[in-house]
This record gives sequence, C-alpha cells and structure tokens, in this order.
Amino acid sequence: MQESSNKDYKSTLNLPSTAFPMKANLTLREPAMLSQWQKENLYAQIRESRHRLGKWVLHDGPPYANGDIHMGHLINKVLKDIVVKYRTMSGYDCPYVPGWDCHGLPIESAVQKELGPKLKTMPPSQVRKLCRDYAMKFVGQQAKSFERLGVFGDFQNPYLTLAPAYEKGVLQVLAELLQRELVFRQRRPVHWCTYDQTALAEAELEYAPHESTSVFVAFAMNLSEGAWPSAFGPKPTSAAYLIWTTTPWTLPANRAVAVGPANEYVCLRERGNRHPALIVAKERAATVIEAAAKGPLAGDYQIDGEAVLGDALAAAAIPYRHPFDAPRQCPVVCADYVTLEDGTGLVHTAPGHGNEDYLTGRRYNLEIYSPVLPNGRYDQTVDDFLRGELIWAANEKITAHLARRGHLIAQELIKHSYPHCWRCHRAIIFRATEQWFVRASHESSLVHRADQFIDQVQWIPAWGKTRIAGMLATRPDWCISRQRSWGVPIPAFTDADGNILLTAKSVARVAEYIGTHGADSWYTDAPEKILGTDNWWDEALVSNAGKKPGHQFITANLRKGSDILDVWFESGASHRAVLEGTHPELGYSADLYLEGSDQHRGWFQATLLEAAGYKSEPPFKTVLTHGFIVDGQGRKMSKSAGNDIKVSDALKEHGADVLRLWVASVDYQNDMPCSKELLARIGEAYRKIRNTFRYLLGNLYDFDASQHAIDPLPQSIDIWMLGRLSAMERDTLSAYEQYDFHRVFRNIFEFCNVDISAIYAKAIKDRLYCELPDARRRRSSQHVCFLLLRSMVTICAPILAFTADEVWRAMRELPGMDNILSSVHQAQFSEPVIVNHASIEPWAQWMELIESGNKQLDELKRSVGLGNALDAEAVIIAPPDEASQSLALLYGPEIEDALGAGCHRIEPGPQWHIRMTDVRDQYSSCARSWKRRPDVGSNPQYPDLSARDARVVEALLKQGSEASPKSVSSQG
RNA sequence: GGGCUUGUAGCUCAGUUGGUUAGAGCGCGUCACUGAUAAUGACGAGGUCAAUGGUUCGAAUCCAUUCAGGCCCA
Repeated sequence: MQESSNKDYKSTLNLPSTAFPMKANLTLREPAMLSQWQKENLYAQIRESRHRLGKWVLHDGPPYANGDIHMGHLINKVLKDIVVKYRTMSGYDCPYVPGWDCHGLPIESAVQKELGPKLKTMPPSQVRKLCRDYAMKFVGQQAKSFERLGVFGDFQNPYLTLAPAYEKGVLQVLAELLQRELVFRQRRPVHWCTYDQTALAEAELEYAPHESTSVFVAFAMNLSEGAWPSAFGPKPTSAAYLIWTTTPWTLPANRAVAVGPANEYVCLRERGNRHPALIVAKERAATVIEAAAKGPLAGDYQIDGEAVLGDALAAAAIPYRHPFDAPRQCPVVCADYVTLEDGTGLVHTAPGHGNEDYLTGRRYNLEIYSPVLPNGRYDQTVDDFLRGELIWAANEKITAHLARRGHLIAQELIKHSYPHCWRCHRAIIFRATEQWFVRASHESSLVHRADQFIDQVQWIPAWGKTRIAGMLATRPDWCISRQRSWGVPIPAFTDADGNILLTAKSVARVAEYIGTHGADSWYTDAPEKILGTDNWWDEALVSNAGKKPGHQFITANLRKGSDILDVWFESGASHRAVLEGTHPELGYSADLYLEGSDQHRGWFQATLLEAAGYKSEPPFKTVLTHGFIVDGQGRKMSKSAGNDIKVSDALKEHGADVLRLWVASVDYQNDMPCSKELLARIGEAYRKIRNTFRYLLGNLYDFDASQHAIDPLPQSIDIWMLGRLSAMERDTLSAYEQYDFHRVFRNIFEFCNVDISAIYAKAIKDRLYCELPDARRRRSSQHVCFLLLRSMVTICAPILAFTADEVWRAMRELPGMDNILSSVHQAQFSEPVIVNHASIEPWAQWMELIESGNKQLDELKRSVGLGNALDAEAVIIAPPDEASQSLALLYGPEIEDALGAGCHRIEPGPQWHIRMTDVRDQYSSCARSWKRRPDVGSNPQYPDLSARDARVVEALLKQGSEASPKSVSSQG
C-alpha cells in the first residue's frame, strides 16, 4: 500500500532528467568529438570569430620529429593548449602554429642504421631524402597524437624546419650575424672516429672498457728561466714536471702543463742524485714514488722541502722543453679541472686533442695543434719516426722514445671506460678541426645585448631569469658547424687557394636560392647556379679567422663546403623563419614561449642569442617554463627504471581529459609527479566534476532562461550560491591569467565537491523535486543552476576540452538554448556575476548552525539509530529580539533544507543555536516528500501528505492529467 | 664537482611582512541514504612542517650545514 502510493507520487515529482551520461567513456567519446570538431572546422571558425582584444601569440617550440610522444610532450602541449584556449575565451585572437624540429643527428643516425653498408654508396641527397621521409612520418604521427589530446592549432599548416621557406629564414639569420661580424672560423677538438672518418656528437658515443698505456713522463724544466721556488729547497741541477697520461700518442701535440691553482706541489729528489728532481702534487707523491721505484729508471725518490701552491708554481714561470720538439719551450698554466684522484696532479695539455685542454689553450693563447689526419695517422709536422704512423700503434714507439731519452719514469696498462663510436664500436679520439662559431662568449657584445634582453622579459617562474643569466655569463663561443649531412648547410665556398667565401651577401643569395629550391639543392646544384654567374668581390675568410678584404672569388672555381648548422641554430631562428617568415600572421616578438626548464640552455638561449645578434627587441615577452615528470616517489621517469607511463596507455585507460586534468592539477613549476595511482585519483576527480555537470543539466530540463529567470533572487541559499560562484569565477580567472593552473583545478574541484554538491545541491533537492514546476523558489534555484552551468562550462573548457564541449552541446538541448554557439570553444567568459554582499552576509552564521546540526544528526544516528535527516526536526534557537526572530523566520526553511531535515521550528533563546531532535515518534512522514513534519495529514483529502505536498498535488490534478510533469527516471 | 631549483598529513596543494592548538580537497575508516544511484551525504582518524644547529620572547616561515630529489653543465 505504502509502496504503491510512493510510486504514484513519484510521478508527480520533478526528478532530474538528462541525456548527458554519467559514464564518460572518454576513449570512445573523445575521438567522436574530435571528428565532429574537424567536420565543423572548429579551429578555423574560432580564428574567424570576432576577438575584441586583438592578437596574442604563443610561439610553439618545435619538438623533435622522432618517435612517439611521451609524457613530456603531453605536459608541454597541454599547458600550451590551456593557455591558448584560455586567452581565446578571454577575447584574444590566438593563432597556434605547431612546429617540428626535423633535422639533426638522431634522424640521420636512424636512417643510417636502417641503410647499413648501403649508406656508403649513396650520395648525400639520397640520404637526405630518406631522412626527410623519416621525419615527415613522425611529424604526421605526433600531430595526430597532439590533436588527440584536444590541442587546437593549425595542424594543416605547421612549421617544419626542413621546409625551404624555413631554411631560408635560418640562413637569413646567419647572414645578419655575418653582417655584424659575429661569425668566425676556428680550430677546435671534436670527437672523431678514425675508422668512419667523421666527427661524432656526444649522443653518438658509447662508453666501453678500454685498455690504455698510461705513462708517467718527466718534462725537463729549463731552470735558467723563471724563479725556482725557495720552498722546494736549493735549486737542483736538473728538474722536471712529472705528468701522467693515458694517451701517449697525444704527447707530440703537448703545448702546456696544467696545475690546480689550489693544489699543493712538492719536489721529489732522487737519493742517488742520478735523476732529475720531479715536481708532483703532494697528495700524489706516495703513489709516484712507488711507481718510479718500479719504473725504467728505478729511481729512489723522497719529498724534499716544503709544498708550493699550484698558482705559485705557475707564477714561478719555469718553462719546460718539449719532449718531442726540442727547441720548443712550453709553460705551466692553471686549470680548475685538475684533480688529485689519479696521475700526478700535473696535467699534460694538448689543446688540439681534448676539450678541457682546448679551453685552457684558448685561455692561455696556446696553439690548437692537432697533427693527426682524418684517418688517424700523424701528418708531416711530427718527428720523422712518427710520420704516417697510426696513432694507436704509435704508443709503443713513443714510450720507447721517451724511455731512451730518460723521460719515462713509469709505465703501466690500465683499464678504464673510454668513448667508442656507436657505429663501428672502435675507440674514438679528440681531434681539432676547423669549425664555425658565433661570437657569444661572455665578453662579447652579443651576450651583452642578450643580457639586456633578459631584463626586458618576464620569466615564469622568476628564477628562470637567474638561470639563463648564469648560463650566459659562463658560456663559450657557440660552435655552430657540424660534419653531417641532415641539416641546413653552412653555405661556405672555398676557392683553390683555400680562401673561404661566407659573407652576409653570399649567404643572403644562397638563402634566396634555397628558399625556392630547398636545401637539397646545395648538394646537387653548381655554385654558379646557386650564387649566380657573376664573380664576387667580397671579404675572404681564410683559415683561423684571418680576413682578406675585397678578395675576388671566381664563381666557377668555387667548391661548396660540407658542414651543416647546429640544429639549435635552426630552431633558434624560428623567430625569423616562422614569426616573420612562413607564418607572418604571428608577427615578431611572441607573447609567450612555453617549454620545459631544460630549454634555458636550449631553445630559449639559442633564440635569445640569435635575436640579440641583430634585433633591437627580445623575441619573446614572457618565457614560462615547466618541470619534468617524476614518478610517485619523485624519481625521474625512465624506461630502464620501469616507472615510465606511456601516453598511449594512459590515454587508453583514462582518456585525454583526465590527462589534461592531471596536467592542470599539479604545480608545473616543480617536478610533476605522475603514477598510475595519481592518474586513478585524478580520474575520480574528473568523475566528480562530470557528475556535477550532470546534476545541473538534469535539473534544468524544463528551465528556459528567457522565460523562467528570477531576478532579483529571493533571500535564500540561491544568493549564497551565487556569491560563491562569483568569488570562484573571479579567483579562477585571475589564476588562469597568472598561469596558475593548479589553483584553477583546485577551485573548480573544491567548488564542485563542497559548494555545489555537499551544500547547494543537497539543499535545493526538495524544492526542485517537490515544488510545482513553476514555483518561484524552484525557478530561482534553477536559475542559479543555470548560471552555475553556464559559468562552469566555460571555466572548465580550457582544461576539459572534450567534456566541456560535451556539456555545452547538452546545454544546447535545454529549452530556449538552441541559438547558442555550437561549441564552448567559440564562447567567451562572461563577466563574473555581481552579488550584493549584504545578502550573503547572514550565511556565515547559517553555515555554522548547519555544521552544528550535521554533527548532532550524526550523534542521533549513533545514539537512537536515526538514519534519515528527514526524520529529524531542526529547532532553531534565536535571540528573542524582533530582528533575530524575523531573520529566523525568513531563513528557517533554508536551514531545514540545507540539513535535509523534515521540518523546523523556532524557539527564543539567549543566542543563536540549533538543536536536532528525533521526531519519528511525534510526526508522520509525508509520502511524497518523505519529510516528517507536523502538518502531514492537515489536508483530509491527502492524509499521507504534508500541507505543501497536498497543495502541489492538488494543483497538478487541477492542471489536468495530461499536463502532469515529466516523471522519467534520470537515466540517460 | 658547479649553476638553478624542490622537500608541509597516504595524494595534490594553501599557509599573507616570523605571532594562539598548522589548513583545504581528495583518499582512508565508520555510518547513512537508495528520488544525483557503478551516484550522494554525514562524522572521524591522519602532520616532530626532510634532518641538525643557530638567530629570536616566539620559527613551517630568517641564517648555516646535512640528507634526499629534479633540470642543466663538467
């Protein structure tokens, strides 16, 4: 009986109804939404719509066109997309042109690997073709993945560093720098494989165990020069600097001995006085003494005198005689990298055969000498007995030579880790070759300008400025040449006399040519074709930076150089090649660059240096950086550690919106933690937000804002809700503005959890479900639900790109909404609602009462088994004054509903207070609203209904049976 | 080893110029509801603020050192 009457009344309720499903099923729904967007050409539509605030440009940093996208790509692209979507919805026109870095070693190597031995038979142009295909394949693949993440952009027309028009821009920058004399040529050691006869980049090395001959060698001091340190005791008849090296073959190229300025050095004397005294680091003395005793000279050494600091030793300026180049004398210099872990504390320095040695050589103006040919044999400048010798075989001859002359103090074989070529697996060497540089060391005018630029840019977080300034302060000149083929050629020509043509004018011409014919033409076309047939009167660059002004080049006699540009130079030129080149709609000086913090050394710096070379204004107004993905323990993610999360897997399990929500939820300024558990947690947050939307949509099925809006709202919890909405909107939009996305997330999420779900939705259920459809207090709450929905959907849209649009499209189905824009992404944020503060103020107190009421209900649950708040009465105790009493009268029903209680009454008392009581024995329960209250049965026609419900049912009956309200269940 | 940077409840985050018993949401536990229902609500338990030392009447907050992470270098 009771049950059937329940069912009858259920059909008289206004229960929520919506087609918007609770289950997201993002894996299926998102691709469908994606093709819908594509069908509607949404990105183009957004670009075409009217933007009142003008243009705002985020310039994309190009990811490398190699491999599947990983979580790093994901955070970067999603953060960018959130920014672009936010700015767009704020009223800016935000073109987003994605780019790809298509040149460079990893692609070339991958292609070479595929080719195997066939490579050697192929001309560079053919290899380049394969590299191009390889890169384009991944451009396509990654573009698809980015779009799948909900990223909006001009994916039909991206920028690619391999596009001729882009290459042209790169060369134009080079020309600008040449024009300002910022480019020069110099010798410098590089990793070199003598078998493949090519330079190798760091990434092409693999470290493997290697056996080397290590030698202790005495470099005889010329005691007639400099000042013998008195601390060492009396000046001996002969003395030597003792060095240690594992590459004896580099000894002919020795140009100095380096000491650590703060290390202590001592003089070892041989007891028999047969051999020269030896200078070594104090800390290494014991080891040296032991080794010398067993060495060819069987010297019996001991420390004599006091120690001398390295910088004093260098200052003493006693030169030594070169062991292979007799008349030559070389200096002792200071270097910070000298360690005392092995060797003698004195480091054999060959500037042509080591990077640190090279830097020391540059600092002390030493010759960058490298007497080794590309095939690993000595050239003609060395001693007769070594000429044409393979360096690996020369070690023996060299040690024999040293022993013969009494320079060899000790010798042993050691095993250590040594770099090998990753293709032929042979040990590599350092070998100085001529390279192109941009003058960018710390004292250059270019870096000075870059420093000024840094000051004009906003860095987010602020320490980005410190970081890049610090890097700039210590950086060397920029080596921009690579001995490779997959890249933009450095368009240098050489004539028969070795004069080099690379000037602003020549490069500008090549830029034009390559701009139309592509960089491949450099490899296939003749100089006359590229440069034109006229001869050149221009500055000739001769080896090692010497310049010959007004040299005449005969075009027909020119040979093309084979170096290509560092890929960082290419991407660093995107401000020219893209903003001012291929996509002029973007324009120079981007509003924002947004990349991982590693780009302080990479793209940001390359861009900054190039622009500083010839621009008067920095290339970006703001630079925002994000951290890196770490696992749940804060450790870096890596395949080898097994803690990596694949984008494709995460996408399959959670969908793009959950991943986007995760990106927004963590503080990107630090490392971004990610794990399966964390994503699962975010998935739950997503569901909460989704359900909130569903609740709002479900309760608006019969609400048409144009007809039913209530203004002004009554003094009810509706006003409180609106106040909360207004505050949330304000703070969230400001958080977006400050790129503070995790604050956006927190605001949205807590708003859904607390303000809407726990408080408001709970409080308005009764009036929404049980009142007459057109009741004022129902329409008022619906109006607020509508405002919540309208505001939340736009605020969520930059992050929940798919779901927000799904909500939007469900919103279009509501009465009177078919005229709104077809996608949320075309919409703009509305002005935050303005709420009268005075009308919200009482709610602070009501919330306290409600909290207290909830606690009491919980106690009643435990003590008397009161399970349902509808079976409780809220007794509101209010001060007896008239104002308080009328307030209580006004807000009593609101407090009752907020607690979900059956009824309430007001009692006078000394101060505001609430008391929840169990009224199951006192009142009956209304069969329709389930509220237990004293007025149940007050209408004799409906003995099982409360007064309100009886009135509603009566009215509904009067309206006629066919007009009865919808009673569909809420399933979609 | 150097530069920059991080370390607050199980998780993600707040903690204003140093000032009562350090906050939120989630998660967890217990309970309730079954007309938001693979949803929802209520209550509750969780922290030596990485560690140590110092400055101060008083430190999560300032200083120093250490430990554990991250990015970039060597």
